[in-house]
Amino acid sequence: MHSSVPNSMLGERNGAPRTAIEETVERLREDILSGHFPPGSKLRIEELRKRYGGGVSTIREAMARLMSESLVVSEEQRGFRAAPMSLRDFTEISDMRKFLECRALRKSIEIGDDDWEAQLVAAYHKLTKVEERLHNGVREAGLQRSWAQANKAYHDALVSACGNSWLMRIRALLHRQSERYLRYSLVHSAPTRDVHQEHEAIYKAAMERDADTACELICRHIDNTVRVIKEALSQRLSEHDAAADHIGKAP
Amino acid sequence: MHSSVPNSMLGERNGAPRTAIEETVERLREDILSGHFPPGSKLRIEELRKRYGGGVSTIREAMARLMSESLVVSEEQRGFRAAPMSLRDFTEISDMRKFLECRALRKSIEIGDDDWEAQLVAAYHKLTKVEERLHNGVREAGLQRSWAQANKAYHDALVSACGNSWLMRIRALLHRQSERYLRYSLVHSAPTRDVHQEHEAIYKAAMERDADTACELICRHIDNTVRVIKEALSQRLSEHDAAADHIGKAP
DNA sequence: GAGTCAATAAAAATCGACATTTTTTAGAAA
DNA sequence: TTTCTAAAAAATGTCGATTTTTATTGACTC
Repeated sequence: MHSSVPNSMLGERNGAPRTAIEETVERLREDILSGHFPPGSKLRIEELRKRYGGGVSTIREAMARLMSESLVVSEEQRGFRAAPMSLRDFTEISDMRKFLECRALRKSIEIGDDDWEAQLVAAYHKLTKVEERLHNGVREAGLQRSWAQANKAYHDALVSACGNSWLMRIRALLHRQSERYLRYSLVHSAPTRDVHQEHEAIYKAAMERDADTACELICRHIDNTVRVIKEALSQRLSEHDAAADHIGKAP
Repeated sequence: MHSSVPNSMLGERNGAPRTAIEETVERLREDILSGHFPPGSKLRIEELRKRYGGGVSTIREAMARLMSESLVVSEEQRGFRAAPMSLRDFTEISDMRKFLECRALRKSIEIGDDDWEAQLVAAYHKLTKVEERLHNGVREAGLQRSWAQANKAYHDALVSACGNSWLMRIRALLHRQSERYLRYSLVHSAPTRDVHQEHEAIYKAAMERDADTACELICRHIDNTVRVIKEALSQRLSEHDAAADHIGKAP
């Protein structure tokens, strides 16, 4: 560590990374998600070392871990790159998400108990509060971030009773991928349409245990988001190279 | 490398690992899959270093990569372990597999072209040959391995036209997990029932583009395998501790 | 000018020493 | 005996020097 005070004396900083690797993973992930390292761009060890500090192996292991999230790809003896992006890839991700989200939601509605309902009520309430402020045009620092968080929590709560940890894990993986496209498209999706109405409808269907309606609604919900992102994305694409299938520059 | 001849001069040895990390990954993966390192057991760096050779970072990075396959898990500052196994986990994996396999098969049948059919015919033919020999009780070195390979190739061919690389990737991930349970259960599933008949039925339904039947059959196919494995697994479990939920020893 | 090859520069992969944290052991106090 | 504390041991995490591989440059041939 760089500090002279050992970590263990700082107490358990909630959620904060404890090892250099974890910290590097988080910073690098954010830098890829935010587009600081464009899709397909080379990730040189020395460059990252200067940026994040730490030794070679620390950087290397951080990248190995991000490979499991498919945010980093590697070619043998040829180093690492930020994972490429493409409209096709985004389509595939979204298809999978619709598919898995429906499955998980259906199961949750089927077997969810009072605990599940309680959690859902709470998450929906929080999301509503944030979306109200967004809708009223409140200018507040980090509101966008709060919304993203509340939105994720709400959708997680919806499916949290599905009873299959693999389903949850894979769902989370795809959500993160999707979020990358959202951020790359520069769309701040919340204000662009009345998302809250969609959330409300799904919430009601779930609480009424109407699985068919809930699935139908959530598919439409994802479709709507996808449409907005794709529009922004192909626009951003055409600024550079309309014919290009993949996104970003590969120096 | 240990050899004095650089790898590049050996030509592209097909599929052989080119870096020390890759080699370590493959050997460690095999050792976990085969049960040499039991589920939940500690993976000490020094021990692995003696077993596979190489430096600390090499071993470390290999483990980081196997974390992405969920064959290795880590706790911060507390090293690595072989991923735990449990009946519950196996159930979840199998549910997901049925679900995804159906989806992929349906799509393949829907949009698969002549190429797809040709590949499928070829894979089915190979599998048939191997299963004939198995059925006739031919004693041949590596026949079991050949069957596993042909079986995988056949199932891959079935869904190869599904048009979604994420679906294929996740399917492969779950297949590998499933294989771990198969091997741990010590079941050599091929001879235990007339698997070929099932393969034939699925093959015919797929070629006739009868998606509903094909999906129905493949679900039953997976169910049958799961039943056999679970039986053997709970038997093996009861040898140690009938009440245990998770499998293996955690020293 | 296109292509080949060798020398050089750049980058990636590998290694073991060192620092930090966790676990074990031993001894003292209750 | 049990419980707590402190020192010792073991294991993990971190680092930059060294080795190996790939990419680049430029002279040379056809």
